[in-house]
Amino acid sequence: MKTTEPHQSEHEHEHQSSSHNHNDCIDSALATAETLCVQQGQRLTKVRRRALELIWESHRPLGAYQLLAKLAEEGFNSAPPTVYRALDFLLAAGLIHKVESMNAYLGCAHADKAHKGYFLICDDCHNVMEFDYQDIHTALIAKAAQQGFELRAETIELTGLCSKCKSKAAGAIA
Amino acid sequence: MKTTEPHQSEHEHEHQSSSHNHNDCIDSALATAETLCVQQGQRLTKVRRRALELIWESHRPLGAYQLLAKLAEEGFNSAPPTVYRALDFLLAAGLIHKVESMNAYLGCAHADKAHKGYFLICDDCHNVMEFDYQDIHTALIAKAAQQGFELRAETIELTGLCSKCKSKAAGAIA
DNA sequence: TAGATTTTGTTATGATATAACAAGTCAAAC
DNA sequence: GTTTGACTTGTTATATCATAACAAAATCTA
Ligand SMILES: [Zn+2]
Ligand SMILES: [Zn+2]
Ligand SMILES: [Zn+2]
Ligand SMILES: [Zn+2]
Repeated sequence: MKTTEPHQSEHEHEHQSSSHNHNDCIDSALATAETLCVQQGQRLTKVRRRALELIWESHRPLGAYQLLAKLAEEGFNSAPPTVYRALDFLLAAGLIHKVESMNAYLGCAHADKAHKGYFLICDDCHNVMEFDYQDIHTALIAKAAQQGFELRAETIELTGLCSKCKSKAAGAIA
Repeated sequence: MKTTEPHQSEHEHEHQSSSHNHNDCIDSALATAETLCVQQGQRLTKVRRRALELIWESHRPLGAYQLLAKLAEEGFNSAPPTVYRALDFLLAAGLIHKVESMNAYLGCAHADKAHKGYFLICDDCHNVMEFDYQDIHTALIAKAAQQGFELRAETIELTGLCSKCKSKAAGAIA
């Protein structure tokens, strides 16, 4: 299997990795968001911008009500529509993804490139890694087409044990 | 792309197809369920059995509360734990799948064969087709392993337009 | 600035899922 | 055939996730 997908190596890390400055991720994501919104004539309002930041500041996918609580702490309105509107906006703009199997939301590091969100989710530490995999995408389109099915969206969420948690588990046994 | 997967052609149809007697599906699924439960020393109690039947009788994935309402009509207890316990049992036994992106439950026609549930979901008619695809499964395991990730479960839910709805749409335009 | 459009505030409700503990059922062991 | 223990179900309450509907405010356009 080749692994020459476009932005695969760019963000295939765990957010908690000690070897990366997560602030850089956030800054970069926010800058991209600003640019994209301007390009598309969309308004990245205060609450939308802050929601995006808060999602990025979390090292794990963030639930809507977790995000709402954080926004409320900062003086934003604390009713559910506030957060769901912000999430809807960010999802539509491709700035975040929803992880269906967790009912949680995750910043996308490649918002400027059209792509599907594929995820590796650790059952143990709940870290989520987004990966891109053009071969799978192509194969799925072809497979669907075989059934006369025209593919529009893909929910690909893989769960299991990440390498760190696997090591930890092995250590515990030994 | 080869399509020589084990049970792919066995149930890759829409439930509403006029060319198949859905009662046969239900009877077969229930018989398999009985057998599997006996083999595994599990008890397919009245409510569990009836829940499974009701899920199969629906031509689309059934929500937990829809199922609960049907069970209540038949004199079963009408509190949520009743239905969620039945669903948990059927999921654990591999007799049904949950479609995460719909929060709904679907009978599995291949409960006797270990497999992952991959789904094609029509945005228009909401029919769901389960498919199996060994090539994808193998590729995903390998891809995860590259990241040191040990794969345990896969949520693969593809949405789009089924062939029938595509035809309908084309007809409407012409 | 007037009018249109978009965004936000607010209240209420709908939809999905689980916690906790009591009571009932069943089958093996005695 | 009763006891015992495991499993299953009943019951009440609550947690969690998401949207409807309409009013008010902010922003944009002309
Ligand atoms: Zn992404
Ligand atoms: Zn982990
Ligand atoms: Zn299945
Ligand atoms: Zn359809």
